[in-house]
Amino acid sequence: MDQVLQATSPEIIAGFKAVSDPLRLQVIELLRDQELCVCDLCDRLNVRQSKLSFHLKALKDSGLLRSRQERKWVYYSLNLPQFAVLEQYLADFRRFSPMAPPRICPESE
Amino acid sequence: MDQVLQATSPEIIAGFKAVSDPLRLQVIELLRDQELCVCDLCDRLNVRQSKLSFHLKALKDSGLLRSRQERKWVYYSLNLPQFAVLEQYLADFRRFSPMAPPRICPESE
DNA sequence: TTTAGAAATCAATTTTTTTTGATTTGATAG
DNA sequence: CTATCAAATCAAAAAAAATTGATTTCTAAA
Repeated sequence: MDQVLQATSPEIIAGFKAVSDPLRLQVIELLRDQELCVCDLCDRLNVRQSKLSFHLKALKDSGLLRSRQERKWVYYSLNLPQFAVLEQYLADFRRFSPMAPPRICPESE
Repeated sequence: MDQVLQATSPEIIAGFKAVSDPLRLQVIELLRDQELCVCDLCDRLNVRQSKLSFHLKALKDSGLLRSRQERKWVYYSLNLPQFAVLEQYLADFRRFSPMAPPRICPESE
């Protein structure tokens, strides 16, 4: 009886965290037009491979990116449906908002 | 010449970070129906006042919440237009995505 | 096989964020 | 004024996330 409200899915939480980082947003920007392999992303963003790998993992775990291996390379691309999931989650805060009159705190003295 | 892409607005970054935390999401859930003062939120979420204050500040700085003072209390409420801003930002990743054929890494040997 | 390149993983460190308890500020009432 | 209550702020501690450099894994070629 501590958790009052329903918990939000870990994937959604991870998704919002993923897009709250400038480098991860840059990755998403680059992948908007085409899929790219890790070494391409490294070159274009000028970051170390292990650092990028860390952030790609976060993005993939959140469902925002997908990856596929081809020969020696792993290509990452946007998983657009998951973007729609996050949008919908935010949209639901706006819908169904009756916005009742303010709750008035009782005089305590 | 290190920053390749345009920077995303700090408010948008802060907004996504704000909704990547379970407690802050619970605050937003509670405010969906009506505005509430800090002490009400403390009671309902069963968290200390200074902790809540910290998170309310994050939410307010991101533009997702607004506050107004009335007598001794500060009432917080959703700032719905900012939710739309975040939605739109995500939506833009889906629009304008021609998704070109995969970039092929050249044989290096 | 051996070798080499691409990417993931790992341990250690650094940095950032969050929590906590105490204090301060600000409004109101006596 | 002084006291009281709500909320913000602050410094210190704790916890979580990010960076780094090295190592490992995996694929493919010689």
